[in-house]
Amino acid sequence: MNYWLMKSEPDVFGIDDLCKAPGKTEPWDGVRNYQARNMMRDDMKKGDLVFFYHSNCKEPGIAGIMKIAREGYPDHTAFEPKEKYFDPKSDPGNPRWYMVDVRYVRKLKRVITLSELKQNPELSGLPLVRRGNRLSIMPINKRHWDLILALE
DNA sequence: GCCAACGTTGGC
DNA sequence: GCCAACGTTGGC
Repeated sequence: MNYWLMKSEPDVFGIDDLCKAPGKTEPWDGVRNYQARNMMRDDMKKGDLVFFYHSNCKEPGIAGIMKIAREGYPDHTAFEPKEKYFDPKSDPGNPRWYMVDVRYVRKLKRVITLSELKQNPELSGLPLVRRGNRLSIMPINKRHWDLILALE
């Protein structure tokens, strides 16, 4: 079992949107970064738990928990010229981009804010709080996962 | 809205 | 392969 964190802008797609989705499950599409792609394609396993992080909003932080419902498969939105994340260089015969399906587990009782996470010295190794980090998907080790949940 | 950090692109 | 220009991310 692995643990992860995935970022999304709540104005675009937040934890409440996932909860309202049919089957409370949605494809995590539109990721166009190779490191993040590799994790979705190769490393995420069905049942892995994921923090849902709200970014680029008034109060950035961890808002809920979801789990991997389907392992990596080609992100077909890359093939559709009308799609926002269309990539003409992704060939259906050899897809460049991958996505996973995520399923809602629960909201946290409150949002655990980025500033809280930054203030906690035990979390200083967390990629999320490191300066200049821009990865939208990152692994979380079990120790950090438990520490963060204990803040709830 | 600003800007630092970082990834990507493309000329050479 | 180098590197400047440009685009994006995302906190503040």
